[in-house]
Amino acid sequence: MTTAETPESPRRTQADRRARTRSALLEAAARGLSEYGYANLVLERVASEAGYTRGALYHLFANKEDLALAVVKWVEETWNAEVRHLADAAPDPVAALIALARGHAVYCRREVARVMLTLRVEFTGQSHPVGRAISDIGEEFIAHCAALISAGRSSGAIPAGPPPQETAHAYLGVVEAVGIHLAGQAPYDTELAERAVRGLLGLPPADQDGQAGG
Amino acid sequence: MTTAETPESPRRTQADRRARTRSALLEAAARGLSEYGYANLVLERVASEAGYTRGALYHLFANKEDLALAVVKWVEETWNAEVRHLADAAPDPVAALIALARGHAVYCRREVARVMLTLRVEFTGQSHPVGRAISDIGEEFIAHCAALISAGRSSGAIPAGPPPQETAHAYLGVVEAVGIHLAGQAPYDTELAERAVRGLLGLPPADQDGQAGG
DNA sequence: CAGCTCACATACACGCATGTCTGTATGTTA
DNA sequence: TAACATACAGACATGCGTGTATGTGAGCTG
Repeated sequence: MTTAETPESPRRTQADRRARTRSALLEAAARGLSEYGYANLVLERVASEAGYTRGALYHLFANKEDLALAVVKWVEETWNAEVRHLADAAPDPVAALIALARGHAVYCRREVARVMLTLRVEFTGQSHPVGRAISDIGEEFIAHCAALISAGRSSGAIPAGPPPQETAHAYLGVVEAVGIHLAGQAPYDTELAERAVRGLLGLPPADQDGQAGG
Repeated sequence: MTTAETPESPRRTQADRRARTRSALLEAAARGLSEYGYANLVLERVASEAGYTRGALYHLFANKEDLALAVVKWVEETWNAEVRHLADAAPDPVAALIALARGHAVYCRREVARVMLTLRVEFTGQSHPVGRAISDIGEEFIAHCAALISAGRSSGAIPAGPPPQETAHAYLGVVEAVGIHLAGQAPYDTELAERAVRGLLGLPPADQDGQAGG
């Protein structure tokens, strides 16, 4: 079944070629989307940066919209793999919300993190399928955060404040903004993300060493 | 010189016609830019929503870029008129930074506030004149905020933290994000903006009544 | 009121990006 | 190895949006 794995050899099985090409195109598209947005994204440049032509792109993806949707899905999956589990592993809602903020700041050190913000800004208010996909992901994230905020308030760990839904909206905006504006400015990105989130939730500033649970 | 002011009459002086048409086009362009962004902005729609055709638009503005630059300038002027003086009137740096955050949240209740965010996201990383204009305004704002942060830290009103420049970057992002994500959700927009900013600066939560200087 | 200028509309030309179609080389199967 | 399927390149056709050039009516000036 399996042939010898010689990574640099062009002679591979077709399924492998297909997957490899798809990944290359997806990554180039993600970079392009985060840099230029959807409307300004030129498919010939995407294919070219991936080492192919538009022929390959249209062979792997139905059209520009399909490509963008695939990128969104890919980014969402990598985000879930790298960030979401941090919240699930946290012992309580406050720790989860702070871990999420810090984890997202770390995630934003890769440029592809800009994709979600770029596309959301571009498609907010439209009824475009890509905008819908982005919006759905955001709504799910907000619902998750709102539940964490409610739980934290019920247990007394988070003081009272604006409704959980509004607070969660602000939380998403703040976490994303800090991540984007300070992308790569370690360690200030995580530090400032935690600070902003603590303030949003009405929590007092952390100690100087500042590591939650440390 | 001055003729009788009959606002509903179409018979006006040419300079007045010109100014009136320019304002209408500018406002339509601002709405269009905040909704669709620059690349997706169709000039025929702009002119149409203002009650004119592209002929009028190209008579008043050199090209699409010139129109966008005029919109940016117009938004900046209204922002300075409505928000900036709040900071100048504040008695100390902390009050200025909080007043700026609350004032911007109020300003964001108008939809045109989205213009700056939309264009910054769209042009970040490009070398487009519109992007440069937006970037310049943002840099000036950040420098202003960084100075306020430094002053507040020197006087002991703001505790130590990440460098003023990075903190100011985060401040801009946070204030803008809260304003956009909670546009019109009064009174939570101003409340959450202040909370986020206090957290960013390392200040403890305000009291429940929370009105700075109230 | 005659001639000029301005505000604006309509019609045309061009470029650019998407999507499709056809051709070719590389894998796969009998 | 012959016949077929797949991965990809290149050329073509179309639509859409900007910018320009021309035309028309309303205001200004002698």
